[in-house]
Amino acid sequence: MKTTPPPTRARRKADRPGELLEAALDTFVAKGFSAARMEDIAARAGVSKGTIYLYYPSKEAIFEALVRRDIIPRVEAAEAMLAASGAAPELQLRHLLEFMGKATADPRVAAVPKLVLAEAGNFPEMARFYRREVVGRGLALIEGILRRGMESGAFRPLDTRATARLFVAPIILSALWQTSFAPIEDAPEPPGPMLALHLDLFLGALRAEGASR
Amino acid sequence: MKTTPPPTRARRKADRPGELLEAALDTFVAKGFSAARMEDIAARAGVSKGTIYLYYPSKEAIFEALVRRDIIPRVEAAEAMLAASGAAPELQLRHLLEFMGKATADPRVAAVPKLVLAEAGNFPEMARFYRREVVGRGLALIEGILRRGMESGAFRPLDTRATARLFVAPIILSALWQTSFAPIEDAPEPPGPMLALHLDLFLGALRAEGASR
Amino acid sequence: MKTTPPPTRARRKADRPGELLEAALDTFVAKGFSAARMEDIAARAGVSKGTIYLYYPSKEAIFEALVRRDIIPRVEAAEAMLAASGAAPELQLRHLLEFMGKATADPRVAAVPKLVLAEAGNFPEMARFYRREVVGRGLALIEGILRRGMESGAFRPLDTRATARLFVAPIILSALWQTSFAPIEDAPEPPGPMLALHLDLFLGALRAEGASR
Amino acid sequence: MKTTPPPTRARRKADRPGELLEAALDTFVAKGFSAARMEDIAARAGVSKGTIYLYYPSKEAIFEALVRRDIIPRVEAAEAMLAASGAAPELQLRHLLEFMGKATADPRVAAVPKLVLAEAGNFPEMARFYRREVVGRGLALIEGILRRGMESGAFRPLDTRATARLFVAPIILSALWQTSFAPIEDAPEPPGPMLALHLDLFLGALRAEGASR
DNA sequence: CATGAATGAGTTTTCATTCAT
DNA sequence: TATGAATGAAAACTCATTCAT
Repeated sequence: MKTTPPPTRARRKADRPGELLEAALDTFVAKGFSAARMEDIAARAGVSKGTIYLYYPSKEAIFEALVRRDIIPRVEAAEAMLAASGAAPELQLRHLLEFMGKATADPRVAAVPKLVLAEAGNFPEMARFYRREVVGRGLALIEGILRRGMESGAFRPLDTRATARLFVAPIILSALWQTSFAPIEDAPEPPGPMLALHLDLFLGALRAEGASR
Repeated sequence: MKTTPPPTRARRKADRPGELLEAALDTFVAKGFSAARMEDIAARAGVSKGTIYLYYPSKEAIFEALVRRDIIPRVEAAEAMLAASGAAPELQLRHLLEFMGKATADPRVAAVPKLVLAEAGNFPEMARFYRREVVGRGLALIEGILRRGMESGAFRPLDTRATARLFVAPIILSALWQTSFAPIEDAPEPPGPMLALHLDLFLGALRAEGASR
Repeated sequence: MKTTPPPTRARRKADRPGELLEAALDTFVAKGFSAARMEDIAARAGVSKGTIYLYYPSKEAIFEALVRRDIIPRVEAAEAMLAASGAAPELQLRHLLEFMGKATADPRVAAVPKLVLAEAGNFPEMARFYRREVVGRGLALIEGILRRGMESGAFRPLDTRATARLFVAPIILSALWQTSFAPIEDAPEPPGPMLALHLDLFLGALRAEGASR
Repeated sequence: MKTTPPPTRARRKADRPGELLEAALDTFVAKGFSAARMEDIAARAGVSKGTIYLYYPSKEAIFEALVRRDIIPRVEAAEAMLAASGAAPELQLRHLLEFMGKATADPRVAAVPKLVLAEAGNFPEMARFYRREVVGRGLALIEGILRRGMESGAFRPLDTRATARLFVAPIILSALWQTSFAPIEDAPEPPGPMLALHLDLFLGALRAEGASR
């Protein structure tokens, strides 16, 4: 049954960064960024405070590494998925929403935007990084789909920037809700139905008048 | 020109709580909740640190008082406005969005949801209070309009809870964006166009098939 | 008997900076600059750590204040003394050495150059400040006397810069010795005789050949 | 060109202690004792942190070994040089100053007194060791020369202890200056001219009245 | 009522030293 | 021998809160 090799020194070293990131994410989720103490993170990872600094030079660096490991690859996956797909724009939006919905269903992913929004004021560098690498690329992706849809006549001609933001709004809000209110809620609502409804209404509203379904 | 009476001691005293709230809000907007120092708030209010504690027992209490003074009355105003109005549900939604859009255009109002979000983990009591008194009542209001619209046949029959959330999502997101990303943005986008577009798309999607405008 | 008024709040506040400087100097003398903990200084002054920061923003600032309070006025006093004096250059050197000898007899003054020399590498700003405000002005003073003596024919013509440094070397060394070795010495030597001898030898060597005593 | 044999494991091993001392000295010169990190020393020596502890039990031990290797032999060399020399005392002082001047021209030697000074408070054992083995022996050497000169009638009869200290003062000061102020100086002054002048003035002052040059 | 000096717990970060490999 | 990952004791500095005046 014991499939994991004994944690030799070398093995642990290789795993440390990942373990620390896990611990940090859990701690950030539980307490928020500022309130998460390096000591908490260390304790959760089962190491001492000093050890963290062997791998990451600061708390902000941990957060950035977290975004790089957990969020950006998802953005890239979405980019790749859509680049490879010859699907119709409408279908692409469906896929994208499904993809984002699944991703944000993981509380550890959903927590990230909250952390950024909450701490943007205190850590502008962090905000800038996220704005550029995640928000920027995500919005560009959606605007691309919208533009193609409009050019092909499938979608009504609209302001792509505003429309792209409208597309993501419920997804983001659902993520924020999940990490902020759900924990204090008596009967937290699953985000699925809302997102499904969003897709229906949004696509319906987007479709060009004469276009067939 | 000088219409405000000279701030005599007596006058000032009467307004102290309000002045402190003003100062606190400005400070929270500028720095966020945790990073706002009591001394900053005191300085902005033109009093000493100790004075704050004569009126509010803690930083959290200030925040709660702020929500009570600045946000809840707006919710109540919206409730009253809609209760008194015999307008059609669609028009009511228009009014409501216009009302919320205007409110959140003020950075001092828009900052509040961000503050709640940011500190929900650290101050669950604060989050619970906001969830109940602002979010809960706000959503109830919208669900009421939706329900009436559906009952009258003006709107398609839909899950009112989910639909209400979809209605507010872009408004909330716009408020958060404004306080988190706009300050670091080169050319921050005004929220107006997005909200106008939202209304169009959303109402279009909501309208029952055969219903006339 | 009780001549000092009761230490009212106001009185203490006025005295705090000075008290802190006293405590800091004692601590620096005992442990050196880097090894002196803010907490040590606070404890010696009978206040808490935080209180120090109400008066000085950093450890370096304390040191600078110390130099400004205890050293620079002495430099200025020496400058004034010599500017006012119409004495012959030789006598002026005598006075100056006597003045510096007396000053460095106080271990709390003698400690300062040691602190600067010792920590110059770690705190270059501190070194620069001392170099400019104390060493620079001091050397300029001596060079001035030497120059006048040479111009009047009382002193042999020599490189004033080098000569000025030779004049201070034993004084400085005596100060350093006092704070570094004297504490570990069995029978520390008083600096007086060496300085007296220095004056004799130095002035003798300086005097122009034909000049009368 | 490559005259040093390739650093085979065996060869390197034999030299480890010496290599470590080199690295430590360079690091102490660059950063001072406290600020020198064991890791810096290790890196400069091309070994790992742990290795240092195989040869020296602590940072202080390294410093002591350094003094033993680099300073004490110089003291001994001076002792031997003068013991073997039948030169006149005046010439011996010339030789000694030249010797010390050359030694302290090397920043790696000049740094040592500063290090001792800086850390005398924190490491009294170190100070005691240096006081005894370097300062004590050095002063004894000079006093010996002076005594012989006075006995032979070449020098005026003076307090040998004080005179010996006066002899070294400019040399020590020049060493300290070099490591403390020269790095922050715009145009650092070379110590040569001052030391040459010192010799002239000092010997001139020392010479007995009637003694021929 | 108002002040603001004082407090001291709390947080990040550094680094000499240890020890399993 | 040699390594370098891990430790944990410091230490500077911050700030909500208290309380003597």
